Amino acid sequence: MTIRTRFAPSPTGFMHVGNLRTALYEYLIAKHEGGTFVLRIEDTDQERYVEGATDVIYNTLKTAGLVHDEGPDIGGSFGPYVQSERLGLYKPYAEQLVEEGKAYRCFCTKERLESLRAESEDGVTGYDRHCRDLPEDEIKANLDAGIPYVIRQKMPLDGVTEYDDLVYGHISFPNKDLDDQILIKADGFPTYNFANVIDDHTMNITHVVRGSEYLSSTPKYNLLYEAFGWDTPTYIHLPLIMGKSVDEDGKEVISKLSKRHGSTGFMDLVEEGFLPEAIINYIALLGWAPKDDREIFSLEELIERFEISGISKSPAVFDYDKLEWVNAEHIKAMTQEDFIKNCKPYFDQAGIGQEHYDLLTEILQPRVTRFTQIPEKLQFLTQYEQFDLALFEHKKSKSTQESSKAVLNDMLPALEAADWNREGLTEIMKSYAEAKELKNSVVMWPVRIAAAGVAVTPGGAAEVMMLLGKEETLRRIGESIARLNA
RNA sequence: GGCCCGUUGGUCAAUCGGCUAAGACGUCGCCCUUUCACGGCGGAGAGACGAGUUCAACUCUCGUACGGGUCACCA
Repeated sequence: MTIRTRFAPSPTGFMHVGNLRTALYEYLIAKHEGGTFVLRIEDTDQERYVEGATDVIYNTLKTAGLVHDEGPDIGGSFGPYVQSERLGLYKPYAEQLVEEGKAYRCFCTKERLESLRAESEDGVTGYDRHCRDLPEDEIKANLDAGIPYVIRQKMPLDGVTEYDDLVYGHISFPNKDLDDQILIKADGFPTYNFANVIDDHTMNITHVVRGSEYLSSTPKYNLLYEAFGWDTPTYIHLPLIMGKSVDEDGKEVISKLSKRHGSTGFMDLVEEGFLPEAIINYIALLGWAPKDDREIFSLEELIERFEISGISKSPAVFDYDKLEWVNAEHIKAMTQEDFIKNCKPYFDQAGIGQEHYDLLTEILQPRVTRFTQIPEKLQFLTQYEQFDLALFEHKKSKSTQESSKAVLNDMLPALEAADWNREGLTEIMKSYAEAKELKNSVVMWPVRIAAAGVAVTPGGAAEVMMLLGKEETLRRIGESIARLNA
């Protein structure tokens, strides 16, 4: 039997990394076994509908590279894949259970349910099963009177319901704690749980993969499968992803990942310069570990390596520092072609020509952790302010304003006469240092500072000068000499 | 509150009864060096607590504590 998993998001207009990771694992579990990954949109909540929200789902999956085999946009043999388009499907199943005495119509008003709850000591005690055994004639009278009703399932009053989860192991629940769950709401729509079971079954889903918040409602699902006489799917519950934040007292707290933990939306992270494949790589590691200690993977490699036995039970904290490192590793592993492709918009913006691409790749690739940092790193090319002359002082390089003045005075004519290439420029500085018996850095530091005007640059003096070009470099050095002399 | 689940360094994690408890991120130090990075080397840093089972327990069992989840005509 081939594995079929499904990602069943509700269109809320936002896809945070927790949802994405669920989708990822569903995808990986299916693909590792050559199975099928299905996308189903769960939009039975008319009140929460958000315009354009399904596009967010499509875009996220597409950007992340999680390609579904069946779904609303591409079809498949188990469609439709949008719950609002399958509405007619659910009620007959519920009616069937009513016929068989496994479910019943409940005419209780919301008000009654609320007062029930208010009267209970803990405020959370559920339904009292008031309508569970209504006499036939009363039911008929209520129906004739047009009193709205919901359909509830008759849960067993005693015994236990148990199941085996591939991650959490054997789990058992006392049935008496289970409410007579609502299958069909008063508006005729199915509840999420009910639609979920019907859809998973009719779509032949073999492995139900979802967050651990469903661990305790799974018995209810199983009781439904049982009522219909269907086989239950294999369950794989996933640990939650948590976030770190600071509370009003300045204390660090860890709680379920949400917006207050910064950018947790996949698209937000992409906008901040994180590569989709790096995000995928990182979140794959939140709750799963490979057998060896390798950490950098492409999606294809994840498919190959992913194993359910590697999924952990305890929640994981989302760590931006590690994401950043993973991102940097992906950048470093890029071919020059890919690297340049990602840099191109920023290079164009700074007016940098192709002749510099090789050099820029060399100096930028090892030090960029997100592409969005490039403008800042290249800012010195287009901006040259009246920087603080104290920049010429650098203890480790043994550079002072005095030494800088002397070096620049000598370097200016030498550079004027130079062929403008990297090796040549480096050679000029080095041989000058040697002749004067100075450390290389005593010469290169002031040249770099004078040329760039900032303390930190990608690349050293020669590289900075190459990027700047002869004319601009000499102009800047001249200006610096004038300022040092003043 | 009831029920369910979890708990190895700051974070992610390995360990399936033999532990002198891996590795990674972060952090600190040193080296390399043309600044900053990259890279190399090294340091600090962990089994929530208490009982029990066992020759042996991070690993199994039970309690306690703490954390999380769940108890909707939400999904």
